Amino acid sequence: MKFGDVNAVRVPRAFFARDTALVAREMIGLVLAHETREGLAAGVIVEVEAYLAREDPASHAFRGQTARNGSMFGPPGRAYVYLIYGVHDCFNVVTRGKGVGEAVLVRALEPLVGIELMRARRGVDSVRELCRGPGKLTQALSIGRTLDGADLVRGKLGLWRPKPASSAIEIATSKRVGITRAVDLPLRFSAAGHAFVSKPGGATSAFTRRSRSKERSDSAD
DNA sequence: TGCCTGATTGCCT
DNA sequence: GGCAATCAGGCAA
Repeated sequence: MKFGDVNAVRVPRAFFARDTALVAREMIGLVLAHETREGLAAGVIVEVEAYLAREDPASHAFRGQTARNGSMFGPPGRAYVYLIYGVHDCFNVVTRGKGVGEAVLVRALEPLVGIELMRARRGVDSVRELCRGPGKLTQALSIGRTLDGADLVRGKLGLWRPKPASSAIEIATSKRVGITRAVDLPLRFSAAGHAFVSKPGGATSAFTRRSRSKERSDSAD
């Protein structure tokens, strides 16, 4: 497989069947690609977050398996796509093993191939804004809930490893974004200082929703 | 059965 | 920088 000038090999299932935080970290620099009738759209992963099972209250798997999160408990190397805030789709990669319930959320990409297609889907011009955010990249790559449970090791949607590997990416570890529970766990990984990362640093931005401002007063920087 | 929350985004001021 | 949009799962009554 070639993405522009970049040669790449498909990531095997064994890659995903490991510790979730480790998989998340090593996903930085891989290529996420989706081929549709409209054409190929692909980008380099620059930001992810790991979601664990029982010990992680912020994870959808925390309360056990349900109809919605079923694919999160499926075999590793599958997609888990869900609707957030009734508006946006988020794309996750299932890790560990069948029945465990852990996954990695892809939060941002650097567009690589199919940029005009992404522009048309997103309705914005700026390359930087095409895939900078979990809801944005699913729109840019046309990843919807119909792809929930899709096998990423074979099929039109999947992950590829550039060869040779992208020269030494420095990986920053920080707190996860946009959650209200287990906010201190260092499970967010990003390409350090990368312009396409969705939120800077590690500080969780203050959330502002309805009557939920209880005891929040700790705004970093 | 009905209400509340949430791994977000983009518009408005 | 603040806040509305909008849908489905989870939980209380």
